[in-house]
Amino acid sequence: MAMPPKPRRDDLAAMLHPLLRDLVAAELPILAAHDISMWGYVVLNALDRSPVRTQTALAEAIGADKTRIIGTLDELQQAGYIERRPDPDDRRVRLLEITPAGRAVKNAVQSDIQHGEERWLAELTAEERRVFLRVLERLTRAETT
Amino acid sequence: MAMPPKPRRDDLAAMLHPLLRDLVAAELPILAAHDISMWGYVVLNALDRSPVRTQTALAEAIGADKTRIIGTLDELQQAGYIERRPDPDDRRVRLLEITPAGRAVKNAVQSDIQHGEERWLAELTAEERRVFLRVLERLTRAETT
DNA sequence: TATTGTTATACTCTATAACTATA
DNA sequence: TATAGTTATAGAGTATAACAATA
Repeated sequence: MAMPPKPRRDDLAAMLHPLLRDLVAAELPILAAHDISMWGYVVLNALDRSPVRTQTALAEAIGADKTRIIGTLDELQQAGYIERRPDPDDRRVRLLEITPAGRAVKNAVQSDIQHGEERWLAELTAEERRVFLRVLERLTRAETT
Repeated sequence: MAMPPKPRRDDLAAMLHPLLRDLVAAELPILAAHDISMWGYVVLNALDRSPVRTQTALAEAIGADKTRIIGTLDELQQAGYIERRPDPDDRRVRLLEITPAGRAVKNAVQSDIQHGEERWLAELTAEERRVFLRVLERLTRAETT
């Protein structure tokens, strides 16, 4: 007897790609309203977790090239959102730290973004939401491994 | 009395971005082994769901520019993975359809990719896995809305 | 005149390589 | 000589605009 075709699911990347694209599209106007770039936001997030001793280390932490974040760091510094001072012990390196103003703007942007993301999360039950976010945090942290 | 700092979670995009980057990095060698491009794989996935009447419609369905997929369609057609023939009723449009060979290669690639993604999914409990995949499918489908 | 598919051009983003200043 | 940061150059990817064929 003929078997029904087995239900194939899409792979993770195939599902995540369009989802992320829409999430990012929703972020852009929010970032623009706060006058901050996507990379700027990523950097503030990284520095909010912990200060970092070199720009190269920061670039690696966020999966970017060291040459790619220089412009971003210039902007953030000029806006007063980060501190960037030469290490007295090795004047080649720049110690990077988020400022209170930087943390404030980062939190404001984050709140707005998360508010917008309710559009997606609202479709989930309380349990789905809980599991989904927990899994996502776990999988994202596993990256660094 | 001092309140403990409220635990802020990252926004969805901030979590999904590095995750997707690693998933895509894991896909690339698999796609290369099957001699197919990322966009080619995306197109085969879309055409496997249902044939499409115009290239513009296909481009929109996968969130790409209509000019961007032409080279991809050329390659897929030459490889015998899709059919692309003028509509007799309107000879401006090209009817697009996946071939058995195209479906075969798409399924082979998909199997390999999903096998590789077990590296991530294996960290989840059976229930987490079930909920996570279900939610993902739901959120991804909601895109088109 | 409007639309489908195509080609050509310009622009953005990213990576590679060269440079400086410290060590 | 090796490394951190920077700047300059080149390449890939993408979008915009112009074009040919058909309606």
